[in-house]
Order: sequence, then structure tokens, then C-alpha cells
Amino acid sequence: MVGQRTGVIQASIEASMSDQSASPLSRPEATERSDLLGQMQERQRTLQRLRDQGINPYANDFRIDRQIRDLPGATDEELCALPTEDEIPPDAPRYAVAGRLLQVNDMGKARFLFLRGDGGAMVQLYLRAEVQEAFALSKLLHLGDFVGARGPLFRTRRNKRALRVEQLRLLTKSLRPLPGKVLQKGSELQDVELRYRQRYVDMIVHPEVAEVFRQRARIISYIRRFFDERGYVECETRMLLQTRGGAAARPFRTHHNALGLDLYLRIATELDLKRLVVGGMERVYEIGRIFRNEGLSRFHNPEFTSIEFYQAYATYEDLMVLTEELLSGLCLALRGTTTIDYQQHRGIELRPPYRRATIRELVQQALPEAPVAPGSTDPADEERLRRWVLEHPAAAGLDRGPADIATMSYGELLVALFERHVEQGLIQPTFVTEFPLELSPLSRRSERDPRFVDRFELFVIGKELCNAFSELNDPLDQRSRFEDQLRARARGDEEAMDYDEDFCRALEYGMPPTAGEGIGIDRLVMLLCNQPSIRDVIPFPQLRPEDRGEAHKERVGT
RNA sequence: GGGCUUGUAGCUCAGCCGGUAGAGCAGCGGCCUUUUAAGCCGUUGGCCGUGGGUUCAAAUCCCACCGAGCCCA
Repeated sequence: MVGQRTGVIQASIEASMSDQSASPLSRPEATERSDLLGQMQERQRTLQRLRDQGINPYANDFRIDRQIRDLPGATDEELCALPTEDEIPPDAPRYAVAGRLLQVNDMGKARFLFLRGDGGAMVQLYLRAEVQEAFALSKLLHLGDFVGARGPLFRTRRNKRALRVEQLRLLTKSLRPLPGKVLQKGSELQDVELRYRQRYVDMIVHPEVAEVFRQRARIISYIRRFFDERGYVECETRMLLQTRGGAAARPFRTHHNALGLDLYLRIATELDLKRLVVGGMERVYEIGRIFRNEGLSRFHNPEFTSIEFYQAYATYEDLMVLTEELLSGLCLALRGTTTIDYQQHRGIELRPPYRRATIRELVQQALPEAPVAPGSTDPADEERLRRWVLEHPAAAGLDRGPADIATMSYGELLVALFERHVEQGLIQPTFVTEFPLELSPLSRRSERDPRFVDRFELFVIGKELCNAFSELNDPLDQRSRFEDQLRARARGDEEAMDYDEDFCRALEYGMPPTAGEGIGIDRLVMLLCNQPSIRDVIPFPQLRPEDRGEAHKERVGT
């Protein structure tokens, strides 16, 4: 019986929805049923009623005086200066403000509306039945609507700031209900997927989300100022490239129709920036998006923002000092201290100097029994280490078979041990140096030991944050490194670079001795804003397609 | 890839020793002329993730699949 009745209602809802399909009004998707659909229909009916009364539900002729955040009375002191309602003088200043309606406390012949503006600032409106037009309009509002109001401010009996409404305007009708009660603790959205997918809803329910984006903007602005002040020039280089290079990563491919040409989205800005150094720009930088065709994780998004900067007549050691200055100054400016917490890690100290250690020193420390030989330049180091790894597979902990290990280079062995035993323990900022040559095809060879390069990576909270080196500017050495890359590609290394003939040509004209560095902006924001996932610092992170389940079902069904 | 947890109303969650659904908020209809992220009365809204199985009977038990979260690799 009940089911029958529901069926009738459902049928009539569907009929009324199909009636509206001719109109451009928003329709709930087919997947949205029942209650949500009913609530949306209610709002659309109200919208029509407003139009019937000659009220434009999307009016844009209301002018605000100021944003809600700038209204007086926000502090206790200012609040005390406000009059009570009875004391409002006839010539009291009138304020015109606007915001999203989030809450209505209806008292019968009086009602309080809560508006929220930029930065999460709130103001409550006080409406009395005597102000008939405004009062009538307020009954046609829904939570989520944008509303403008004008009137004097006063202090309520409960000692809160309120604006006594003399004029009320609907500025935008909201056709979708907000999830839950926004202004109530415990009403936070739990569906993480939904929060990233519909970030606008996430931001309405959690204003602090936008605060991270604000801080991100401040961080980027600080970095830009830092380099501008030091005589670096910001240059925007190509995103669409015919060769892949500048980093070990798989690229995205795209296609240019007019040229009939397949192109890669850049995986780094390095090679173009160094071309500019060849051209005579001694200090250049670029802040921009790069694209890497790899998996998604808490620390990886396929598109992310980096800064790379290059300085002629400098070494990677100079850049360590510069990096310390940048990070400590930035943290101090943003957080007011150089000591910060990140998630479970307390007391991360960004005040210089940062610890410096070579990969071999760090591996040796983690594996005291392994023959790592920090500082040694003996070519026999490699065989001693490989033998130990093969004889102590459990201690080495490498997830590779003996055949694999036999073919791994010295550098690959060291880095594999570093990644397995050291990396995630580097919580405090640590400059890791002495990277193997074969894993650094663009870095200057170390004069002390030709198996290594003059390079560092800065690790914080167990993650790589910066990568820097003295640049390779010997064109003949660069050519042989590119050839190594081609050989690695032939062996199946999909992250190997292309041979960039034009880059070698540029080096043949001569690049001054230069040092360069890249910093992952997203991870930096995560660190400084204490955000657990890269998705929390990127407004629209990459997600799987929304209808994956449905599509899968259809594929299976056919 | 492995382990654990999880999917019930628009949102947040109960119900899970089997007997086809509940609360709060949101929505709708009332009451209240200073509310505190109100209060009171009434009420709408569910293929209980999808598919299969066990059973007289499945939100509940079993299996598979899909999605999500956490941990490990």
C-alpha cells in the first residue's frame, strides 16, 4: 500500500521533471532521486514564484559598501561601541553588505538571517515584520542563497552584532540544498571523494579549505618577491615540447593538428631556462606547472607547480645557503616562527643551518654492517657493496632479485639502499649530497670523485622538497650523458630523457658555470600549512572519472 | 599488490545474535517580535553500494564485484 503510494508520487515527480526539461532550468541528474530532487523542485518553484512577483532572482544592481569582513563591530571593543536597537540614532550609518545565507532563526514576527562573506566573516541580519517587503522576501529564501542587505548595525540583547534590515535583496537563488547544516559542528562532510570532486561545496562547508589556498598564494608571492629582489628574472618557457628532458619522468603526450606533430607536456623547466642562461640571462627563474604521467598518491598529482631558478657563477653549495635563507624567511613570514609541526612530527626546525650529509654517510649510518665506505674514491667500492647486498638480502631489504642486483650500477645500488633505509627518516631538513653520476645526466661531475656529481636534494618530513646541482656545461660530457640516456631507454627505462641536440648546440656556444635548483611548491605548501595530502593544497586535484562504476557496469553488461 | 575498516534519507550517523528501516540536521506546514550557530508541534523523504548465494524470510549471514578510508610494500 505504502509502496504503491510512493510509486504514484515518484511518477508525478518524474512527470513534472520532464515538463521542465524544455526549460533551461537546472535538472537533477538521473542518478539523483527522491529527497534531493524534491528539495530542488521546491527551490525551482520558489524561483518561479519570485519571477511571477517581478523579482529578479539573479539581480546584479545591489551595491555593497564593504565586505562583511570589513564591517565594524567584529571585536569586543567595537561591539561595545554599537548601540542597542532602541538606541540606534536616526542618522546612524547604514551599511550595505552581501553574502551567502547559511542559517535562519525564525522568531515568528522577527527573524535572524546569518550571512557569510569572504574569509568566513559572518554577520547576522535582524528582520522585523514591519519592514514588510524585506520580511516577505525573506520567506522566499533558502539556505545557500546570496543576499544583500542594508541598514544600521546594533548590539543585540545577547550582546551580538546584528544589522537591522531596512532593505533586503535576493542576489542569487541557489537551486541546490547545502549538505547538512553548515554552521553546526559535526556536520563536516565525510565523503573525501565528494570534497575534492565538488570543491565548491567543500569550501562552503569548510571555509578553512580556502584558507589553505590563500596561504598558498602568499607563499608563491613571497617566493616571487624573494627572487625578484635578488635580481632574478621570471621567464615563462615552453610547456609543449618536441623532446622530453630535464627530469626522470614519463611525459604526457599531445598533438598539434596544424603541424601534424606529436608533442610532450613538459616534465621540467630546466633545459629552456639553461638556454636562457646561455643567452646571457645570468639569473632566471620560472614558477609554473609541470606534468608527469605517473600515479596518484598523497604526495603526487599529475600536474604540479615547481619553481626552478638558475644562477650563473654559482655552485650547488651557494644554493644551499640560498635555500636556507628562502625557507627560513618564508616560514617566519608565514607562521611567525621557524619551528613548525607537520602532522605527527613535532618541532621541525627550518632555521639554518640544515644538516648536510652524503648518501653514503647516511646509508652507512643506517646499515653499520654494510661496506659503504663513505668518502672513499676506490673503484673497488662497487664490487664490495654489491657482494654484501647479494650475501645479505634481508639486511639490504631491496625488493629485487639477485639477477637484477647484479646488473645494477653502483649509484643505483646506493640510491636504492638510501630510499629503502634512509629517506623516510629524514624528518628535519637535510641536504643530501653526492648523487651518482648515472642518475644525474644534467649535473656537473664532481672533481673529487668522477662517479658522483655536485648535487643535493633537500629532504624534510621524509620527502624530497628541493633538488639542485652545479650544472653540467661541458657540451661533450653532456652529449655522452644523453647517449647514456638513450641506452637506458633502449633497456626499457621509460623515464630516460631524449637526446636534446639543440640543448647540446646551446652548450657548445658556452654556458657560464651555473647552479640551478627546483622546489616543489605543492609539497612546500603541505609542509608550511600542515596539510596531510597534496589534494588539500591543490584546488582541483586529479580524480578518477566520476562515473567509473557505472561505466564499468555497462562494459561488463555488454 | 597485501592487510584491516567501511558503503543505510540531501548531510552526519544508529540498526547488523535474520522477521524488508530509525534519529539529529536539512526540506515542507504551523507557533513564537532579540535568536546563538535557537525552541516547540506536525510531516515528506530509503531498490540499506551492485550482483549472486544460504533461508519460509537478508540492511543484517556467505561469495564476487565496484567505490572510499587507514596501514604495509
